[in-house]
Amino acid sequence: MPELPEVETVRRGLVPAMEGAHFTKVEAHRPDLRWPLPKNFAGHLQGQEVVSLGRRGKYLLADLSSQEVLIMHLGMSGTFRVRHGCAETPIGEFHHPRAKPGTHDHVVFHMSNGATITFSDPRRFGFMKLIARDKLEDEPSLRALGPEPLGNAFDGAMLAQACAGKKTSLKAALSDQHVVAGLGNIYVCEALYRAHLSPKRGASTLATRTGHPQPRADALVQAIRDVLEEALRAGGTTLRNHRLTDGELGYFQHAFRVYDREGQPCMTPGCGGTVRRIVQSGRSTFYCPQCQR
DNA sequence: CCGCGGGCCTGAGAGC
DNA sequence: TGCTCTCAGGCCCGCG
Repeated sequence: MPELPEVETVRRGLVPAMEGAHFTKVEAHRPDLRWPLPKNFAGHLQGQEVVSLGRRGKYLLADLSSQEVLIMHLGMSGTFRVRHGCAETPIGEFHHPRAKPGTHDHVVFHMSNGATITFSDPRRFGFMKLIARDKLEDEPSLRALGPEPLGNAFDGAMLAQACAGKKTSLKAALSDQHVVAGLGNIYVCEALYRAHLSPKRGASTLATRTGHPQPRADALVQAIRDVLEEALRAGGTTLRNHRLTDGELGYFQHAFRVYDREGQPCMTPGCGGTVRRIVQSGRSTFYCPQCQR
């Protein structure tokens, strides 16, 4: 599932094909993804240059020469492929590697540097949206976004503050993009596991006393940073080795310590617990009741 | 205002 | 083998 490390890996894969190039032709094979595409989406993009390709949380943001921003979201199953000459590189083959090629290719960018970029998304939870750059702050999905978990501003005090007064579980709080931007179900489970904190713990219990050191929140922030950075390194390594071309996910999925390991022994040295699966807010949570408190 | 749960959407995999 | 059913989860929105 595309969470921050996957979206960032996709961004890095797209940069050489997009930055500094302009759209020579754009194909929209259907009028909508999750939502209707902007009116005259294809025609409007043609001729514009991608000045830079950034990311905020799970959103890709292409800064265009028209003073607009192309917002792209991968949803659950969105992937890009980049073709340059004969070689085609999948960038972020997350979920449906064996799906019939072509059937869910909804948007194709032809770039002035010769690259062809294809956006494929079987479940169409992803979307693309155009917005004026000076209106970016008004964009509801971006405006209220929490801090970047790998940014300098994100620390234990900030996380504890964001969780203070919340009535919900720590799992739900970390999944809330307003608390911290970019975590999804998998990395929330993994981070809580590494920090030895129970997903069922009340979010407000993260804080100890305001204005005092926050050991639990600090440990959680460190765990979040660690797991995201490891996943990012794995994504990069996989891309460099071109191991994605066999359609195998690679990335980080083989390094999960708790996600999707129901019934298997806890990997924490000396713990001896068994990984359990519970459902929170309609989503699977994997955790070790023994060492996560 | 906040938290929860339903809906969106398709493919994979289990079970009969 | 083929059908049906459940599950996967990011995000929005409606309800209480």
